[in-house]
Amino acid sequence: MVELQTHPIDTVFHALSDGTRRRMLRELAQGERTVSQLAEPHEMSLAAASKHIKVLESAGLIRREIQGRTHLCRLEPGPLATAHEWLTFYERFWTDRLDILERLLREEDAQKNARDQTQKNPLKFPASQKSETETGEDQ
Amino acid sequence: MVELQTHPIDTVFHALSDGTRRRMLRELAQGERTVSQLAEPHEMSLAAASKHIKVLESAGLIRREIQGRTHLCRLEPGPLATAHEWLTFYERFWTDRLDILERLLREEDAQKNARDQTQKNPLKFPASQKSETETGEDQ
DNA sequence: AAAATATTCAACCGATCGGTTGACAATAAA
DNA sequence: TTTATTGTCAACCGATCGGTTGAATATTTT
Repeated sequence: MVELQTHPIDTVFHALSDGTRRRMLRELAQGERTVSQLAEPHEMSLAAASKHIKVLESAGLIRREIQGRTHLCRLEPGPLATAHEWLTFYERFWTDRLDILERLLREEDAQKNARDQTQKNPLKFPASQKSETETGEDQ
Repeated sequence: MVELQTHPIDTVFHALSDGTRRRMLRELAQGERTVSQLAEPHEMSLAAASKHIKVLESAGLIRREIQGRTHLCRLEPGPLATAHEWLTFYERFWTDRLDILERLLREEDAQKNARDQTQKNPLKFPASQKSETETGEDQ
C-alpha cells in the first residue's frame, strides 16, 4: 500500500494508451461482444486479451454481464465523456488559431469586396483542413 | 528494435495518464514556463520533473525553446486536438442517453401543453447535470 | 577566473506492463 | 457422465515506468 491517490482519469487515459484496447472499444461501439469475440482479431493468447478487457473494465470503460459460461461486454461511455471533457478545457488552444486564420481570411475577403463592390456573393470559407487528425484505419 | 508500429496516439494518451504531467499541461495553459518553474510545485527531484517534461515533449504536447541556460516550454495543442477528436467518435454514446431523456421530457411537455392549452411559455430544459465530470481541483 | 544557476545524463531501484504458459473452474453439449 | 467450450488465475519473463542520486554540461553572475 504505497500508492496514495490515483485519480480515476489516470486509469482511463492509461487504458486508452494501448492500441489493442482502443480497437476493442471500437468493436464494442458496434454492439455487445463476448470475451472471445473481442479477443479473436488480436493475435495473442486469450489470457492476454482477457487482461486487456479487465483493464478496460476497471477503468469503467466497459461493463460485463455474465451469461452462463460467456461474458458479454458492453461499452460504458461515462469515462470517455469525462476524458473528452477534460480535453475540452484546452479546446481554445486549437480553435484560437483557426479563429485567427478565419479573421485574417475575413479581412482579406472584406478588402476584396471593398475593392470590387459589384461582387455580390462572398466566398465560402475554404475546406477547413484539420491536418494531423488521421482518423479511420484501425484503432 | 522489437517494437513494430507504436501509434502516435499511444504516446499522447500515455503522457496524459499521469497526474504530474496533466498538472504541467494545466500550468502551461497559463503561459510559457521554464523547466524549473514546471518542476517547482511537484515534490520530486528536478531530474524526475525533467523526465516528465521530456515525455510530454516526445508526445508532441509541448515544445521547448532553449534560451541560454533555461528552457522555455509552451503548450502544443495539436495532439490534444487529435485525442479530443478520437474521443468524439464515441460522443453519440453519451449524448444518446441525453437525447432520449430530452425527448421524453419534450413528450411530457407536449402532453402537458395538450392538456393545458392556455399555458403559453414552455418550460425550460432543467439544469442538465453532467454528474461525474469532476472538473477543477488540480489535474 | 571562480562560483552560482539551469538543466540533462547515466546508473540504479522497485513497481507495473504486456505478454506467455499451464492449470483450474464453470457451464454446455455429446 | 464424459467431453468441449469459455474464461480466469497464478507464476513467470523481459521491457518500460517513475523515481532517486551523483556527476556532467552549459550558461550567467560575481
